[in-house]
Amino acid sequence: MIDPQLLRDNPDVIRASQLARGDSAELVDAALAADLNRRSAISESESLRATQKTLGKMVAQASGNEKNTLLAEAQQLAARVKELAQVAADAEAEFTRTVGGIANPIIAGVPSGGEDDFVTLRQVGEKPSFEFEPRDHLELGELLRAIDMTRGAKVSGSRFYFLRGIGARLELALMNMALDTALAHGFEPLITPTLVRPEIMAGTGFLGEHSDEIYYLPADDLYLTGTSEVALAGFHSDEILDLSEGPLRYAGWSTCYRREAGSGGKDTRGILRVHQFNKLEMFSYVLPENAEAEHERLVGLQESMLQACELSYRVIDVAAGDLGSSAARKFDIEAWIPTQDTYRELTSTSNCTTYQARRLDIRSRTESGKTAPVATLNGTLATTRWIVAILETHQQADGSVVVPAALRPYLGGLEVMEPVS
RNA sequence: GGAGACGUCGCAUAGUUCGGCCUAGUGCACCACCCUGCUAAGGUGGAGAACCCGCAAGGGUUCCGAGGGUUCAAAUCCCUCCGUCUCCGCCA
Repeated sequence: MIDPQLLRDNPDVIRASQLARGDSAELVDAALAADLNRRSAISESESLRATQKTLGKMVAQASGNEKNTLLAEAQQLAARVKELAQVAADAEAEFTRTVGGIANPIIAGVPSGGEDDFVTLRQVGEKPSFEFEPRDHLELGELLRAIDMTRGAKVSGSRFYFLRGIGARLELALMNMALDTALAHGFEPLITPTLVRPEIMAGTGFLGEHSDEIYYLPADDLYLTGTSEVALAGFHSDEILDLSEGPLRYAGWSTCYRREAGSGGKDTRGILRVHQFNKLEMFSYVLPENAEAEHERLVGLQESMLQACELSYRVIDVAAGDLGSSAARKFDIEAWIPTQDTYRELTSTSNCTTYQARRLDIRSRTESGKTAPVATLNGTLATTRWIVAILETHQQADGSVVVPAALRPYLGGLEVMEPVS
């Protein structure tokens, strides 16, 4: 949810943000009207309620005829109080609905426009070149006996797979390296639930337009999460945090589930786009004034991981229209995928400012002793998809793949992954 | 899955019998000040969250796990849900 105070004091900022995102600016005026309506309805309802309480006390003390008269009066008043309470509740609901439709105001500097309007901030690492025809990750994965799509489909359907042998080990190595990186930078590891209640799913903003991306278990009224961000954000919901010692930082490991409902026949080959994968996710709770610095920090950690994997990548500043409603700014890191001749997203980090925290009611104490919403940020540190980039980038003519030096300690010192004959 | 008990303002509790004097009491912890020649003890006061009105001072409303209901009036009565604990059953 956006800051209602900002809405009242500076609606133009929100209008401009809505336009940059390609969203409705009229919604801002509707929200302002709903806010006025809500406040007058609340005042009216509450003052009548105060009258009712006073009258109730008089009833309790009176007796005889006097009591009967007062009772009759009180009965009439009760009906009216009920009506006004309903009006106020409706006005509140309408305000929440309207304001809830407004996305987080973007941070100055975020490019306007849609998916293709991103700005490339930097490009790092040489794109690999080969003196042979490079194999794609699936072909390599099969040679190494690391990926088995056929059996994945047999057991679970399309977009499911087995990681086996060195594939399974490589994934665990990657996750462990990421975890050590996070640990070294003050993140507390967390293994999170992957089934969550509807309130938490809605609170983190994943039940909006993209709800058909999410697996749902009707028998239990639970959702399977597409990222541990959901549980990590819900972790401190309804709490007042003490951030005086610095931010709270968590590294959440979980399996992630996505229906990929809208992606049609896109990326059907291999493990680039699958229904189930593993991810190590960073999540920070910080004071709002520190959010942008924390965002840079998260990107920095992501870059150090990509560099440790010796991948060629670019960092992009995602355009306003492609942000999702909670993010005020988002940086994606895309790695070069040789056989696709393009960059593909390996990490994403969002600064949600106070938007998500306001919805989940996560606050901290200000110097004056009041409470105020904190800022939340999240970012990927490793996923199964990284295997695609690692295999393709470090492949050799015979189908073997060189293990990046930083990963070797996590694979018992293994230097090269060899094809299995 | 079955049976039972329970959920009160940081923690611990009183209050629920029989609805109104609960504006939710008390202890501990906490903060400020006072007193005291010892890191003890004592005294006085303060202190929760959200929203609304107001420049402010201040005022009002809501919150006793959550949501409904009954009633002039609900921590208290009724219903649903959530959670915790105990026992039984089942099971990695």
